[in-house]
Amino acid sequence: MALAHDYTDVQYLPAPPKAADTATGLFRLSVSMTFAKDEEIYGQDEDADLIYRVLDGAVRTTRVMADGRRQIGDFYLAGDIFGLEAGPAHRFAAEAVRDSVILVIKASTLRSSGGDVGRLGWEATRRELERAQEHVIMLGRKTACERVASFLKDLSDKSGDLRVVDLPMGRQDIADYLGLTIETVSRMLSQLQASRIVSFCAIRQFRIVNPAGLARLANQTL
Amino acid sequence: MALAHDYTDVQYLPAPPKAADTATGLFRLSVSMTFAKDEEIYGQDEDADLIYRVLDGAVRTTRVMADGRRQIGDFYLAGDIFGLEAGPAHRFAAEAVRDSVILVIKASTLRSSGGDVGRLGWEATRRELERAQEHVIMLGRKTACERVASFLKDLSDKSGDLRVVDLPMGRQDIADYLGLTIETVSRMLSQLQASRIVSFCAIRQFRIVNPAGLARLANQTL
DNA sequence: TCTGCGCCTTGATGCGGATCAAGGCTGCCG
DNA sequence: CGGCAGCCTTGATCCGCATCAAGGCGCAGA
Repeated sequence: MALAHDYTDVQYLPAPPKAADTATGLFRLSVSMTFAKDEEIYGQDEDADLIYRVLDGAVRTTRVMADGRRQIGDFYLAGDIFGLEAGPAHRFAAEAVRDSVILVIKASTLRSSGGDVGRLGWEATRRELERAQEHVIMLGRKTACERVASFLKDLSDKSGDLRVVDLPMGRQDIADYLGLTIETVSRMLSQLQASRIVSFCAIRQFRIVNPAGLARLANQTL
Repeated sequence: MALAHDYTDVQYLPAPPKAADTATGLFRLSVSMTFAKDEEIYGQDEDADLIYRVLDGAVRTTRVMADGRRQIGDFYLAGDIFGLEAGPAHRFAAEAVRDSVILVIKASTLRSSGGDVGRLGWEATRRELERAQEHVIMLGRKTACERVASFLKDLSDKSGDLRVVDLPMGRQDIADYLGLTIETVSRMLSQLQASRIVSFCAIRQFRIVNPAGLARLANQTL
């Protein structure tokens, strides 16, 4: 990550675009950076001195085993905070899923501040934990079909638009998030479309035709 | 959970036994409770007003799907803190793996206190997150053999004794933690013993014969 | 417009772990 | 000491997903 070459500004920024969460205040004094598709934002084992927020685009956190097996920890879309999934060093790398604009703040600023700001960091960490735990359920006990259905449902729950949902990531990323292969993901998507649960308008955009059916297949426990 | 029937004391307790962590201070004003094997400590969806610490025994957090599939979120041994894996309500239930003594503290006490104490809560949450993320890697991309090897290695890393390690939980609990069946866990344990990696002295106690071999099979990425 | 490449889909086959089934071991209680 | 119940192991078979293989589709650049 080259800190100097592409930062655009250091300033008091206006409130970020999708300010529907509690953490907006944390990012007032921050640097905005742009990353190209597949560019690394930080590496596995790198020092975790910074905390990040997606302004525009999408980010994935990944871990690669010695033999090349890859697991995606999570995806982050506009408004999401990432990078606090660590102790002193990052345990996952972070990469831009597509061209993205990211706000960056020093972690030490956040950690040292008491009261409200510190509590917001804790809240954000707790949300991360909840998502990781849902992910554990998914990978431990759900079938391929249930995983893909859960994934589409989660994505639609996050996106504001109730009609049409965008998939910012490719099939391989979905597979590596769900602990499946690209072929299985593709087959499940075809199957969901064939059974009139969802309908793909484009390769990375779908409508939910039967929300109740999707929820049933997703088999959420909470 | 019956708060009244089995608490033993409300007092300033002496430092807990294995005080090798930073969180000891949090539990000075706490209630000690005992739970029988398989007794519920708190339920899924229950309010998360309390935080817990294992004094003696072992605890599991579980989530059960509508059709009975069960996933164990994590195990907690003497000295471990649990119960902060939640927003307003618990997303997993907690149960005693065997007869256990648990210290309990009001979460609100912890959350409202600023400075050091609040930060310790955050640290504990972050450790939980790290463990959940390792669990995701395991369930998403490791084979049955790698999962069992990782499990035994983790347990031995946690236990002080380098020679002999106790398994506090039964095979079914291990299976539900690793996203496998009891039969597969049993087969992998037999296989590890046959290949002289570990050796079982009793059904729930083993020695690591070949630590390097175990580490290789575990395939840890960090 | 044509061509090539990246990404996706679909089909055929194989394998790892689930499921089904049958005992064995151990500890408890008569 | 014998019988029973819970837990664990082992074997046989099955199935869901991985792997291997072969195109299809769409976009970018000549």
